Amino acid sequence: APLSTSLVAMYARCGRLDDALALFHKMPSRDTVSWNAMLSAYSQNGHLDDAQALFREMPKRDVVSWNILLVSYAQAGHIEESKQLFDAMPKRNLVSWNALLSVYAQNGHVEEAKHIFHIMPQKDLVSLTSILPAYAQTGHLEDAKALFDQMPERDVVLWTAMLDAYGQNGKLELAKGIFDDMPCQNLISWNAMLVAYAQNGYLEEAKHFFDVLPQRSIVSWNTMLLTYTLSGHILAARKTFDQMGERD
RNA sequence: AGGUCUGACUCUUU
Repeated sequence: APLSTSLVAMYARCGRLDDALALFHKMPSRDTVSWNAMLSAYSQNGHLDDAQALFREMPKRDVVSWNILLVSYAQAGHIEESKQLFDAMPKRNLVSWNALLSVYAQNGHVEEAKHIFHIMPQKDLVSLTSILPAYAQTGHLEDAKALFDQMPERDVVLWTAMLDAYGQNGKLELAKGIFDDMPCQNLISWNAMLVAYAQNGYLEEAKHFFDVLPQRSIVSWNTMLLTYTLSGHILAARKTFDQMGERD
């Protein structure tokens, strides 16, 4: 059963909802974890109605089931329902709190996000990474940096969020400082640094940074394309566009 | 014991 459950989850990640469902039905026995995997499959592929139906059908629901549905509502733009679900949950874990926090943060509900962050019983890396944009949007970079410094463990996701917070507020030097201090970098952190250059008017630096990137994604290309376009460098934009691959 | 849920980059969008 664990293997089939993993396969259901894999199909879901690849957008192969039909295969996930077929396998789910073929499973000789289904426990709550496999039901949750199918629930998550619907959720990840934007099928809120099917997720709701499955949620009601499930013989047993655990905190993970509730968490999946909470996120599913938010992804469909139903923020209020998402919160109501959180309030109705029989049991909450750290993921439930983080999920609600990120729902608020990602939808611009800055005050609600900060409130949740302060009342949640425990916090981890995910909580801090989720709340950083709320601090950044309100210009409270010192608070954000203090929380960042207090965190005993930091991963590349948190470092990148901190870099981005500085970049979004025009603090190019501080963003670059974070970038240079990162113990580990990846394509996403490179893109965040690229965006920090580009959106703060450092076109030459952005161009050079882009040119020496070990890898580029569609985000890197879009960033250069938009930067050239908005700065009136139409020929450079056209050239960038022509160099873009057809796929990401 | 293990398999399912939450966090970072551009644009678009609900």
